[in-house]
Amino acid sequence: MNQRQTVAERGGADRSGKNGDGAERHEEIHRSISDAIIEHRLRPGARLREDALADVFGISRTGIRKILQRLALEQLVTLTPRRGASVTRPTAEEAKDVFDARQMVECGLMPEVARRIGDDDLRELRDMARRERQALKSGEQSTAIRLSADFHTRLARISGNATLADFVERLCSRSSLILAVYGNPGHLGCESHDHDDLIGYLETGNGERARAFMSRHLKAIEASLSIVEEEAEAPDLHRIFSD
Amino acid sequence: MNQRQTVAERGGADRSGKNGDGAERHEEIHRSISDAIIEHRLRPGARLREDALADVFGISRTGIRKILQRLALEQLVTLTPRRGASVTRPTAEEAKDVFDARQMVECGLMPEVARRIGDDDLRELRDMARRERQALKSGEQSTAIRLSADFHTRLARISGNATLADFVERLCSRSSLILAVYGNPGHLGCESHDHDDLIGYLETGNGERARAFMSRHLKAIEASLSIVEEEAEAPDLHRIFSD
DNA sequence: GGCTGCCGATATGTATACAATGATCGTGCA
DNA sequence: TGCACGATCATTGTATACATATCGGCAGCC
Repeated sequence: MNQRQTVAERGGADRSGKNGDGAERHEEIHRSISDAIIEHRLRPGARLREDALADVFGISRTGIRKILQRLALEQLVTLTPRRGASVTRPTAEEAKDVFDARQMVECGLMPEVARRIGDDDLRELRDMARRERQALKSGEQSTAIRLSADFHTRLARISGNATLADFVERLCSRSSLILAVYGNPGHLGCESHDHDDLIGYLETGNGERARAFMSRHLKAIEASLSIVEEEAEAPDLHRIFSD
Repeated sequence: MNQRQTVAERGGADRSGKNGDGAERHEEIHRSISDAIIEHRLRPGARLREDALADVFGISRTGIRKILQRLALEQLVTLTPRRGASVTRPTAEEAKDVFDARQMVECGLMPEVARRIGDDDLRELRDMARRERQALKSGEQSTAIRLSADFHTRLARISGNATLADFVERLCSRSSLILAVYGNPGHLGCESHDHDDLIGYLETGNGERARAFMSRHLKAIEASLSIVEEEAEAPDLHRIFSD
């Protein structure tokens, strides 16, 4: 009894077959929006109207609201009462918190990752690093950014601790937002060869080296940002015109 | 308990008067349910029917669903498609992950906490520890459990890193669930004087001592559990009757 | 007598309708 | 001409109605 004839795939996008199971469809939409944010196709501050999204994805506002709420808990979108949803614009303080958290968790995970990493993992990580380099070379910044976040997340998952891996995943998503706001154009977060070097340390089982390298790696990303609190919200006119 | 039947009978007239802002009301309900779970008044596995909750809190199912979803993302309740919501029953693996995560984050936070702690914080922490001891002595287990989780959360928040503090808060909530499933009755997680000792180390600014003590403290809690995977969900009949 | 399959009851999933609120634009007055 | 006030509009918040899947019981059949 697998007939599911009542799912109307309106909106012209029949993606990945006809498996339009509600939950999976929602998952898919969540991922679509999430990816768009992480890849900077939706910039911080962009408004996300429920009607428009409902129209685009061919479901009703009810489902969209559910997804927006989830994105809000993941801190990718900000829900302002009566004003709707918009892509979160991280503050300088949040940026610092996120990178401090990454220092603690990602570095702390490295020894365990080095212990548990297997050949399959190494192969996959190398492939991801390769695709990232390739994307960078061909100027596909969006793809490179997402692959970089995917790389860090995948790494954390090798540790076997799902709770910490989920946390790292969210931190990486938020980092992507931070890059969008405070990053310098043309200078992407991760150096192109860093990830390859990291894989090398992990392959030889040198957890402490990997930890130290990850620490430098993250510090380098953070240092590449120009974090200046832009007071776009309420510009201090007095200060600006005080001369 | 109350005669809360159909508050919105006459439209918005009564709402403008009592300042019953929807968002705050939702927050309140979320907290009510959350507390009930953390305090073990709702045991793992308990079903949470939408209709019943809607009836109890006097709002419609729409609002309840929103809250249940949030609780699900916080991993306090489990949402099974078509089966509804129930209080999460953590697996042994999840329990291990949660305590490993707490080791990494809470211990890692101690030096910074020791650096930033102030007199107000110390006063408040002492008060919390005192109330916890008192609750334990008078047999109010529910209160003691919640106060213990509050203590750890409050501690993390002193670090100034909101992201990590939120994470710790969620880990503590989940720990409370873990205690409900794997804890031994009569032997609560935290020793009654541990928290006071910890405050002592923090007061003298000895971050490393505090970190080491926190590590022992968490290990002690974890050791007090009897983590045996009970396969009540889907007993493996083949394995059981294989002889 | 036990197992299987159907059927009603119950609860959830989804969409839509309506209400309320904040934003925008136009008009009137100083 | 500029500002303030008011009406309209756009958008979200909430509730309810309808569709659909699951669970428990009962009867019929092997």
